[in-house]
Amino acid sequence: MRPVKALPAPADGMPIGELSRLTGVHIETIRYYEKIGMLPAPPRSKSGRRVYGPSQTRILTFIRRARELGFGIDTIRALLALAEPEHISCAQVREIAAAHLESVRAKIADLKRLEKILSQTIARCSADPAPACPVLDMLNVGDPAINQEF
Amino acid sequence: MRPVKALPAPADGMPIGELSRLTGVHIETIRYYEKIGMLPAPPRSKSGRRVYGPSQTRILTFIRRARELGFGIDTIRALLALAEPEHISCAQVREIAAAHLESVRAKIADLKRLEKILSQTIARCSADPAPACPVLDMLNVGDPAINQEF
DNA sequence: CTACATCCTGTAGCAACTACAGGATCAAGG
DNA sequence: CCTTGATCCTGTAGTTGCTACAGGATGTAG
Repeated sequence: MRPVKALPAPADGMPIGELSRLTGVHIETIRYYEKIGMLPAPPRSKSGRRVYGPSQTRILTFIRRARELGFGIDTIRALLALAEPEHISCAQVREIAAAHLESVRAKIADLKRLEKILSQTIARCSADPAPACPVLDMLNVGDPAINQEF
Repeated sequence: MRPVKALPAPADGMPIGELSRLTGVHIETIRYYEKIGMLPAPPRSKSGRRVYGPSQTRILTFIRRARELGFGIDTIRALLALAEPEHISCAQVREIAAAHLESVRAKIADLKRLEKILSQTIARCSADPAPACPVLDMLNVGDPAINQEF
């Protein structure tokens, strides 16, 4: 009988499929994360199969949540480093999140401009029974030659 | 003196660099569009260089505008086909644009949810001088184990 | 004639996966 | 013991819409 280990013991390891079901991350994606060094390589069974413990589950869930929030892989890498108990730095984490928030806001602004243009053009299309197509017109703005051809 | 032609005549051809400057599309991108069949392959000079006329300029400008509006390549292919004088179909064009508008709106909705979560979390971070990091907490929601470790 | 700009083809890389192909291994039933 | 089907393995190629070379062939100006 071995003495109790400091860490709760890896105990029962699960195969990749179970980790996948548990975290909602595709098997291929898990292997991909391992390959790019996002997820530490787990120990293997005698026959070479990956055996995961609870710590991988935690990390993977963290990654999945961060991805859902739109963080990029490299950013998540940074967050994971900052999340380690010994280097924990709320200020830096906040900075990263704030930068990401900025880029999300920029994307929203971009998309809103598109939305406006598209919706206005389409509205013109249903309202105005003009001979030309307003959508195609929009795409050909500034090119009178093409309208002559039609 | 020749009679006026229907099409303004290809006349003076320009090299790819000029087409690029004229349309604001990178040279590599122009060749890429040709390779994937978006832009018809132009005639070549004796030494094998591409020689472009005004019609390529029109098509390429159309593509660039559609890309700016967020249309995907395949969608633009469809639009180009529908824009041809002989197959012109405003109804179908409208349908495509409407579908695209829908997807733009869906993306905006998604991003707004993200924006809300991120901004609220970050606000909590500056307001609340809690021991734990709210951002990391958010990413670890539903996993009490990790908080014990910290 | 020699720079230097511009052009050519072809390949590889980006993000962040996804989808096989072609095997090996495992667990359960007969 | 053997077979069946699920699961796992590695490795490669595809996705989208380009961008960035490498390594060479022309074109143009002084």
